[in-house]
Amino acid sequence: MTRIRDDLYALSDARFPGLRMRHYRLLAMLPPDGERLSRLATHSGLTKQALAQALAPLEAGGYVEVLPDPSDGRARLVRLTHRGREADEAVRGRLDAVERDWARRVGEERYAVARAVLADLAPGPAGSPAPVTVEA
Amino acid sequence: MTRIRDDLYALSDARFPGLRMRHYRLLAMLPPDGERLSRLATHSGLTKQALAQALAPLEAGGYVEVLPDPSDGRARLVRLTHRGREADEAVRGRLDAVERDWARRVGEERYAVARAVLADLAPGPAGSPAPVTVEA
DNA sequence: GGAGGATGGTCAAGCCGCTTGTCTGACCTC
DNA sequence: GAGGTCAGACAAGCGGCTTGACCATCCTCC
Repeated sequence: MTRIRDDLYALSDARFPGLRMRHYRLLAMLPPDGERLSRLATHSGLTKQALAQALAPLEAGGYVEVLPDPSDGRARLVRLTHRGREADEAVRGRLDAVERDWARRVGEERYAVARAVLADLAPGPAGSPAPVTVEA
Repeated sequence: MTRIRDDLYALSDARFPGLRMRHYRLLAMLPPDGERLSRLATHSGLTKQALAQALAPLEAGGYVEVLPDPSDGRARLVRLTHRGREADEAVRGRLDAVERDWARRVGEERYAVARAVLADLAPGPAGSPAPVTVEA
């Protein structure tokens, strides 16, 4: 885990200064058309405040833009910028590389099983009941 | 994960008030004959200070006793008390139950594979190089 | 066409778990 | 002994989150 963080922080040092794990997670959650802060909050399991704090440096760094929601005067819409997409893609690339390394180390089939098991056991997007795929 | 924490915190509420994840982790690390704080620190990857802080409530609650090390006047030896052992065993019981549930949900064999893969990939006790068991 | 409540977001304060920095005292070597 | 190293303590601070109080907008329903 720390392995991953170190990897991603190297990316931050090289190309995306100041970005932390939570920022990358946040970028990865953003749908193409943007999303409301409070929906992001419930999806991520964080409070609106925590999210707003994480969002501030992303906006300041030009990774996301925050616009008023035309359909609701209270709401703010968070959307990836081009730079934000770059960061997200870079992260995904690194994560893929790490996973490929893991798979190589433990064997492709075994790794695939482990990954599937983890997916089965992982709770879905915050609050929803944990999926139960294999019962018998 | 949060599932585990909730489970353990219920244990805290019922029988071991004030104990947090880090305390249970710490109890689980203590060998029968006790261990030095600074060795615990290096093994756990935490600083001595962080460890000393986690230790304070454990000592206050009677889960561990801290004795002077007869072989070194600077060192302090941390050792489980009876109550500490009780807490540790209770935790292990809960963790086993959680794991049995997971295994039931995803299938025993698949779970066994996942567990082994994770063990292969997990870094050893802090700082040591990650073990590589299966190469081909 | 308000009144009252729900919802989206902000501001402020604080907690928890950890770190860095500085220090003291015991130990070890030469 | 003198110098350096090691075990641990004390103090301050930080990162990431929470809770609590608040304002503005929206929705509903009499």
